[in-house]
Amino acid sequence: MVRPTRRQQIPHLQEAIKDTAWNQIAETGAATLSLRAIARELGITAPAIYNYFSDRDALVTALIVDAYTSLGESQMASISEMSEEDLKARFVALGLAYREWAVTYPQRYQLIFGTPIPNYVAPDDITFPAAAHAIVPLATTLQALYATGQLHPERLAPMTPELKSMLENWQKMELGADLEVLYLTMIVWSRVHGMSMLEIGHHVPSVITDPGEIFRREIVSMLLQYL
Amino acid sequence: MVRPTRRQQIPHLQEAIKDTAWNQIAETGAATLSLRAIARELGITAPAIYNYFSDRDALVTALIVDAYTSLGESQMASISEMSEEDLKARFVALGLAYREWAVTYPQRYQLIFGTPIPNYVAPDDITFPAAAHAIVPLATTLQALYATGQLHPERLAPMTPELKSMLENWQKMELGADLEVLYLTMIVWSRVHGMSMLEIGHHVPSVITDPGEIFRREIVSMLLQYL
DNA sequence: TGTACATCAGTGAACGCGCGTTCACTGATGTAC
DNA sequence: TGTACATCAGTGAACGCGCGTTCACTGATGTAC
Repeated sequence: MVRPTRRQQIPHLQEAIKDTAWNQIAETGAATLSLRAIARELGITAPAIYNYFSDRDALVTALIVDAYTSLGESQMASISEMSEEDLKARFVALGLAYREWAVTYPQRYQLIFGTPIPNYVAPDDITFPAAAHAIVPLATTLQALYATGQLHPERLAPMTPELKSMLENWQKMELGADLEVLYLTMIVWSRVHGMSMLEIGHHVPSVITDPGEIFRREIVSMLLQYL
Repeated sequence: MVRPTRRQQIPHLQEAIKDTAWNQIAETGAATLSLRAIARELGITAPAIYNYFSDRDALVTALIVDAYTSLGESQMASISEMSEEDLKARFVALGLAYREWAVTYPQRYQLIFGTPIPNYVAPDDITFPAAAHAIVPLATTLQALYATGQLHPERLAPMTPELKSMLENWQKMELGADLEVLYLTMIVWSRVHGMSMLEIGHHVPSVITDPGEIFRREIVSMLLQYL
């Protein structure tokens, strides 16, 4: 017989724990994330957290999954109200939304793509699907561009046999994707990632007061080059 | 009167401390770097370290400077024996050497460009010159390409007034550099950084057994696009 | 309506641990005469 | 060559701290009759 959940002094404590965790990550980084500090801030005792997460690592994993999901949702949202025809506009929107998310939630971006947390190993079987989810909108848009003849991969240098064979292996997992599309997904992602990462890591010279300006040109430059 | 340094049970203890620190960073990441653990591994007591570094932060700063210096030196070394005429070859060599260094010393790369260490603030006045040093070889090569008419910035979309004004501010600090060169330095760096970062963070799909293959094409693609 | 009982979210004490940093010290080494 | 002395790299004990996790518990809540 299933019994309902009972008395909770703080409603939605599970969510409150995660929110507090994000606050702490924003302040001093994920490496110092501490159950005791979270409990302190929530006005509960540390062992209470164990009713919601089996241990510290479980909490971290939940945060990582949430972060990937949030990024994926922001990607979807950025194109959800756009015409399905105007694929180039979708491409641009996805790029801008990606940076926007990274800049808005630098701690989440760092948690996902930054230096791994000491003594924490992300369980790939949970983490991987979530990560894939975040990149899918870009990949599908590129695939659609390819299908409608708007992609010009012939402008790429010819693929070496090694590259081709690696991409073919990848293709077996992503059925229906073309080699050129897989390749470009990787390239576009890495460029978008590179600029975003430099920006949130404060490695862009401070005279560049609006790195978004450079980012937007980089997106346009990809349009010019391949689309 | 200057007295010579005296008895040291371990010769070059300062270097030994840094080496041990790097080993520990390689194992569990910079966030858990511990003076006591370093001392333990060296067979000395923790307070002995204070004879060489004023505190933990000073050690971290030294490591960061060393890392930038090492990256800068590897950049210089990659072109030191090349003809000064063949600037395109230099450009390619710099790109390849950059990734090579990042892949060889992922911990150092993460220390410099990854998530900041909790409770540590890098002193910009020490860190900044070291960082600049690492990028200078690329910037000078691009400037030389520009000076010899081998750069084609006209292929870029026209600059917005905002971008132009930011780059002009930057130009005041880097005397003799052209706007287009500053811009391209930033772009090239971010692309090279993006791919390297994804690779050492294990975010490239594992079917891509040799990410270097993609990296090399990305370098060539820049040659095709701008040179 | 009232009472006995089961549930289980949160408590508080305790565990063993490692950390950075301080401080007075020791004892091997080199120097001065 | 021998002795008294200054140096100072490294020691060992101690400080106060915060951490994750365990465990037996308590007491408010809901359920069964």
